[in-house]
Formats: sequence, C-alpha cells, structure tokens
Amino acid sequence: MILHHSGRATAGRIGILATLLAEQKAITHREIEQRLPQSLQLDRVTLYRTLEWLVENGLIHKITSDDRVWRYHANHESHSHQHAHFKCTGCAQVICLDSLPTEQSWPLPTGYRFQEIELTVKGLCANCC
Amino acid sequence: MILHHSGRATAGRIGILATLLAEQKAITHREIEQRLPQSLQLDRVTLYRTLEWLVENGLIHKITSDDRVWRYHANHESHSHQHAHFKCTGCAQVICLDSLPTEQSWPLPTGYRFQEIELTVKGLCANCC
DNA sequence: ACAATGACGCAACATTGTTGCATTTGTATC
DNA sequence: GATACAAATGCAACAATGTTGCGTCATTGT
Ligand SMILES: [Mn+2]
Ligand SMILES: [Mn+2]
Ligand SMILES: [Zn+2]
Ligand SMILES: [Zn+2]
Repeated sequence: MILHHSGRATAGRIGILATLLAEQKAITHREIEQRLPQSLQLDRVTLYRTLEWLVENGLIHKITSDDRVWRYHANHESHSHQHAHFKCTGCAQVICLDSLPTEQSWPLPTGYRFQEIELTVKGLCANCC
Repeated sequence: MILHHSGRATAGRIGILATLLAEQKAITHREIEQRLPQSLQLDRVTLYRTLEWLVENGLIHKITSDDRVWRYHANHESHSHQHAHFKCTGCAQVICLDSLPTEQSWPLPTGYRFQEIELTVKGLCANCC
C-alpha cells in the first residue's frame, strides 16, 4: 500500500483501496460500501470523493456500463493501463480482460483524432451459463 | 417509414423516427425532445416509452456512454446490426462507425459464453480538434 | 503548540430514467 | 359510421446514482 501521492494517506483511502485490492472483479460504490469493515463507516459522499481521488492518482480505474453504474477496480500490475472488460448479462458482474483490443488505428472520419478505446464484451459468466 | 410492427403507427412514433432518421449522429432523449416539431409536444415518459418501443422493433438502436445518458440513432441499412461508435471527448457527440470490430473470439475465461461486443472509440471530432 | 490545508459529514440538489394509474386514442369488427 | 377493446398517452410520484456547498474536524509542517 504505497501512497506517495498528492494528499494524505487516511484510514478511509487505505481501507477502500484494500477493499478493492481484495476483489477479483470490478465492484460498484454500493458493493464497496457493504464490504467496508464496521470500523470504517464513512459517508457516501466521502466514498465517492475518495474513489475519485484514487482514480486521479492512478491507484484504481473505473468502468462505465450500460446500467449507469460505475464499477471500480484496483490497478494490478498484471493488466496494462488500457484493457477490455467483460460484463455478464446475467449477474451484472464485471471483470477485467487482460488482452488489449489492439490499438490498431480505427478508421475514423478525416479530421478526427484518436484518443482511446473502450471495449466491453458481453456474455454469460461461468455461474450464469 | 414502414411500420409493419406490433403496435400502432401513431403520430408520436412516426415523428420521433423521422427525427432520428434526419440526424447523422446519435442523439439523446433531451435532444430529441428539442428537435420535435411544435405540433408534436409529448410527455417525457411517452418519449422514453416510444424510444423503447422503436428499439424493440428494430427501427433504432441505443448506445451507452460514460455520461450515463442513452443516445439513439436510426437503423440505417448502411451499418450492420453490430457496429462500433465514436464519442468526442470535447463536445460529447456520438457517431456510428460502420466498421465492425470483428467478432474474433475474445479470449474469455473458461466457462464464459460470448454474446456481443460493445466498442467505443474516444477522441476529438473535426470541430473539436 | 499553532496555523494552514486537506479531508470529512451532512443536507440539499441535479440528472436520468421508471412505475402506477386514470384517460384518451387507434383499430378491428360489426 | 358506430362500438368495443386494447394500446398508447399524460400526469404524478418515485427511484437510483451521483454532485455541490459549506461548516467542522484532522493531519501535517513549522
Ligand atoms: Mn479493468
Ligand atoms: Mn450506432
Ligand atoms: Zn454472471
Ligand atoms: Zn467534438
């Protein structure tokens, strides 16, 4: 748990990051709240702001989804900065796929500039199959 | 404007579909509301339900985004059922890319079943460059 | 110990979309 | 064309997720 970043290493930040590190999949604000220990009951807003801070400092990343809910996941070294995700259409679980969708230049209209790619594979997880 | 589908060909449905057909890019519920003619002032809920109906009947498709807003676009024959999208990080505009992201089997964990792919390229449009 | 700055908690708000239900409208049948 | 039925609409209330403002508390550097 290295927090050599702009800002303070508070109990909340450490606990939230630990929670995310302990999780294989990407989880929602709600799920994080539920997993936090009794000793770490913090306000929803603080949780939102802490997650934002962890994202800005490159310790976690967040994933958009079609259910309008952000999911958060720790930045393990195993997967690169940019990677694809899988979302189960049965249980809504989201996992990170380590394979990059290749930055093969996408044929954009002329004058358009490429920045990044966002790729989600949908299907059924092993449990929901 | 062929509406040989389950349900009625009401003024609202025809007007909304016409609005979407007249648009190059995918637009939001808000934007559709603004573009509707004076003679077609319908309730927000009706608009939501009509859009849902148009999606179910395969006349339009909707696109998820990181701003938690659905964008809708008519199903022109030019782009296939499955296609990628581009979102401008400057003006939030979304267009459909006609090139398919290839259904090359993504390496999912064992036991997982592939259903579909959702791909958004982000960058700057010609105006925002 | 003190002051400055950052983090936190609480309340209120914003946005987007959904649900229930009564009323209206379109369509098939007569 | 009138009638009956089902579908579509309008309105109000609700739900879920996330944001903003601001006063208070805690951490850190001096
Ligand atoms: Mn990920
Ligand atoms: Mn499209
Ligand atoms: Zn599942
Ligand atoms: Zn743009």
